[in-house]
Amino acid sequence: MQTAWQHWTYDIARRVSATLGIHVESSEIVAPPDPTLGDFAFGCFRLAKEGQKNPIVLAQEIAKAFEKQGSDITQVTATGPYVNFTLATDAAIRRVIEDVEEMGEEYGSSEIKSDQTVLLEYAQVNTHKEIHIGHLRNVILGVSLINVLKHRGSRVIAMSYHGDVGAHVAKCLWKLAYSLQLTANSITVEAVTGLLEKISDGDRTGEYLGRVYADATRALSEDESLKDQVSSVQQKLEAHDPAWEKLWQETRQWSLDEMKVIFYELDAVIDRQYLESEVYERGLRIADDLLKKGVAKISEGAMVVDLEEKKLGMFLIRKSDGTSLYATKDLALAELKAEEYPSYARSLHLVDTRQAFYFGQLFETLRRMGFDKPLEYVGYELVTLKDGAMSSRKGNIVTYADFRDAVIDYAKQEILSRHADWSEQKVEDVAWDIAMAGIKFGMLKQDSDKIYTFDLEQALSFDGATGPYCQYAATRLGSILKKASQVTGNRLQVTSTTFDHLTEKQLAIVLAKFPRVIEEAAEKLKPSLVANWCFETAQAINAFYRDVPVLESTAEMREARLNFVAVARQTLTQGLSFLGISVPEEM
RNA sequence: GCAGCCAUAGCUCAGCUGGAUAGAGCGCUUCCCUGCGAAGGAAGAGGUCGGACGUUCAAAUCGUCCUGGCUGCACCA
Repeated sequence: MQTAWQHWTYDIARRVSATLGIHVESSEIVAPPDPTLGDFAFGCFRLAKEGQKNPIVLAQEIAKAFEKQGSDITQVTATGPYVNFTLATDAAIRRVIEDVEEMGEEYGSSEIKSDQTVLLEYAQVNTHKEIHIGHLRNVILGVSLINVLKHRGSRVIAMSYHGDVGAHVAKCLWKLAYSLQLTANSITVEAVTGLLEKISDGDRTGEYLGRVYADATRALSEDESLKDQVSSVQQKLEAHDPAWEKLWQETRQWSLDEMKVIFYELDAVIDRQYLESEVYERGLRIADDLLKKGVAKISEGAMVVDLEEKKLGMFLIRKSDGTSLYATKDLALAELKAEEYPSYARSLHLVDTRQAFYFGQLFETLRRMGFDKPLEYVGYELVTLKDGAMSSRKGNIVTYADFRDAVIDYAKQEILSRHADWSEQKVEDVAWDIAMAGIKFGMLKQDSDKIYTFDLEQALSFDGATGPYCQYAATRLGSILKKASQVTGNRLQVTSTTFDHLTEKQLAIVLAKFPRVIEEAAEKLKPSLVANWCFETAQAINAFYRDVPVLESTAEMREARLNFVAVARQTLTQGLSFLGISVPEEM
């Protein structure tokens, strides 16, 4: 069906076209800079140029000839080269209420259910490492992209990919074992059992393994000769040595368990979890095959693909010690995905921009392999700290768990300061919702091609353009509805009364923009557009709350406005849900 | 050196398929709770849209060049 926004812009475009007999597109109908000018505007520049006329005169002619009869337009004025159109308040609000009530959860979804399968790879968190706020941005972005794309009618397969093998794992396990004088060759299954028993339950986490990895990196940078030891550990691992395999599997499980919990916390749905260990052998075969076919060659003992002619440099696909690396596995992963989801229409890779060049190399190499399925790289900028980038070497990594706990603690304090009578459980639950809103909105409101500089103090603010601000606006509307139903208990209906308040019309117009915003967010893969719409809507709701009495108005007006309040609350709640934010009953 | 991204108010950012006086939030200065919840609202100060040139009736927006910052560019992922 045609939404209110579409109706208005198409209708105005058609009626403007009728005045002069010249075609005007609905996309040429825009919003004026100031609502006092009108609700829609048409600039006459193009027509003026084509007809060799003065745009100011043209605007006056259009305004005079415009037929309002039968439209929602109540006023047409020419202001300079623009024709401004004002919507009738009552008609505008009714149309929006009808849309939302009729479409419900489908409001803003695509009319055409495309049914295309979209693969989205995100949450590439490695095992044997801590999960930090850099990963957090990736997961939060991924979740909102999944929500938005699904709403627009795609069948989204959410996939995660985890580096559970490779150099970083070898370094970590090497450090773990060598601290007990266990070497690549001397280690036994029994020794591994003994080693694992020495590690306390509290240390059986990715975070602990991350610290071990950092220690290993430090040791290696101080003593180059240790590199050979790590290399032999990696070779043992790739050869499935029983002792190393046991140590690997056991420690890997700690990481996987931890991830499962965190993904659950963040509402990160994962339909298919890929592990590098599933694909690296296939990757090695692909590398050999590429060498045989002459696509790859040997350079300095390693296997490379020469992409110089595409200005993509040399692409390393197998290390000189024969072991695999990131690229080896990614080649195989692309093939595996295509096997498992043969009819996919798009394959998105949500990875930070530092890897943009690498993905260019990867995709080009896949093409040379004869891989002809579509591939898309979706970049986003990194998360950094005020005093520079996070790195295990500097030891300044802000983990997700620490950050989350800090925000939850702060949310609890805020709740207790205004609801001393709440049960402990209620405080816990609401603090969770508010903290997640703060974290997610904070990361989503700014465009993903902007570096996110993490600032705890700023992240702990719940004032202004924040998730809790948006929740609060929805909660206040909920509070009105709750009070109303205690009195009447009736189902809300549109009555014959007339909406007449300018502030409520402005809220209606913001709500009418929702479908367009979701569409654009899906097209451009920009969840920030949804976040900014939510904030704009919350602001309009707060203005409505300030200016328009609901419970205190006349009986018929009250019923009608309650209806509108329900619609506004539902739409904002839905927008927030795309960001992974839920709205508590009270806060 | 080559490539990518970024540059808008003190700070963090919207706006960018060209159009009407450049918008928010934070911070700052004043106000507003016996009022549908003050996690709110009102008012104010604060800007050569990094610089130059170009395209155009019209440039924060497009193009070229420059400057500054960040990030990549073979055995990390």
